[in-house]
Amino acid sequence: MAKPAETPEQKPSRKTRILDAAEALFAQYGFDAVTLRQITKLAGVDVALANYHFGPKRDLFNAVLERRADVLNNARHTALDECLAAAGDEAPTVDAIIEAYLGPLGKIHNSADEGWRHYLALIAYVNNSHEYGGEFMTQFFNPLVKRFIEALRLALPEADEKAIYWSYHYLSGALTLTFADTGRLDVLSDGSTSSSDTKLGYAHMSSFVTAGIKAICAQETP
Amino acid sequence: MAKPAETPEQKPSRKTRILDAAEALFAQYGFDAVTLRQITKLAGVDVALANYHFGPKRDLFNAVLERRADVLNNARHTALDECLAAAGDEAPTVDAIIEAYLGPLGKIHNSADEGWRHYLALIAYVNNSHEYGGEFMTQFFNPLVKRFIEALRLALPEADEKAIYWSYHYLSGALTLTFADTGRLDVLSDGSTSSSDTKLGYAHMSSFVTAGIKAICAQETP
DNA sequence: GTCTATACGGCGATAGAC
DNA sequence: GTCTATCGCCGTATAGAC
Repeated sequence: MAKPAETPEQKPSRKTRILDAAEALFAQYGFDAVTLRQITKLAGVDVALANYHFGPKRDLFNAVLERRADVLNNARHTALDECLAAAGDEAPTVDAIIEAYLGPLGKIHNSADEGWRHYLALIAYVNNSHEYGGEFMTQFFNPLVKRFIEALRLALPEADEKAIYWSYHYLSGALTLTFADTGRLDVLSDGSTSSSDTKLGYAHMSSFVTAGIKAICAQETP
Repeated sequence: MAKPAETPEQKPSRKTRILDAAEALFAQYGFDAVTLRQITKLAGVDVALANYHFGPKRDLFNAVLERRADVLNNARHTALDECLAAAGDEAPTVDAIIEAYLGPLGKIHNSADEGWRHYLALIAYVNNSHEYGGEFMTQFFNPLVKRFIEALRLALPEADEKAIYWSYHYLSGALTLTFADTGRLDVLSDGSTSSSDTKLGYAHMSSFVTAGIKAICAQETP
């Protein structure tokens, strides 16, 4: 029997549905709390099919992480390219660099695409975990982040080396908690401020970290 | 038979050892990845003893979280009290408020106490999780955080309400990633910057978030 | 009350038959 | 590709030792 052709208006392939289900569940509950039975049930396939396509559970998790990594990286490399090109022979400004760093993420986060939002929440999970926080983030995002740091060095030639790395750390933390989407802000503010207002969240974040970076990269080493 | 008196130079009680072991393991691997057998093995006690003292696994987790919550909260309330008292009739400065907020944490984090460092890593885990991020953080830290937000309102009477809440969000994210201690910074900087240099990390963090807060609370709503 | 040894029911990932 | 079986480990209950 012929495999059914996958046309745009049809359901995604089973393999894709497994990835989608895994992405959603891992993002919400983490790696260990989620079972293959939950994933395959949500995907509407047999339990064993996950193992058939992806091997052990850990490899499925990696496959989920890898699926969107290139798309994300390319978008952000392009933004940084344009930022540097716009600066021409001059050094780029901190403002422009931060805009290039956060812009593509804000656009994705703000989009209606549920899969991408799950993916960002998963990145938040990974970034804060001991198992993956060092390893995976390095493996997938180091080239991009190193370019970003290099751009900051151009913008702030007098800055202390460590101040730049710590700046990146604080930015990464603020960003990650935004991805995580815990709803904490809504509760804390009694509903007056919504963590799902990503537009405002990214606008403020840009200003916040830009000011923060300028502050600690301009001052004397403490 | 008399319960053995717990003198300083003796081993802690078994109950305490279970809490210590659970704290260390939960902080490193999260709730679901850790088994009661690992915990009790590390504590050097029988499996069933965890259940005897604390009931179900989830309750043990809560007991770990609760154990140090009061101490932490009291230290931070006191710091904020002193900050407000020092300001007298004037409004406190943003710098002083941030110092009061981060100071006690920096001191604890920088101390040699392993248990406290595990606890802070656990807070990082909780703060980023969907299950606990909203609920537990609210339950334990809302009064303190609300006082802190109130102090910021005094310091920045013109500030937009939402800008203050988002400021807290970015601060919380930066702080949380610092607690998490993933070693990412060390790898990224090829060893030139160490995430375990908490002294530098907190000093920079204070300047960073102070500048960030002033920036987004002074400007027009974006 | 504190603690240990053991047992139970259940569900996990995965391999092998089909 | 699919289904079923297996085996191990999980959290927890219990019975009794100290």
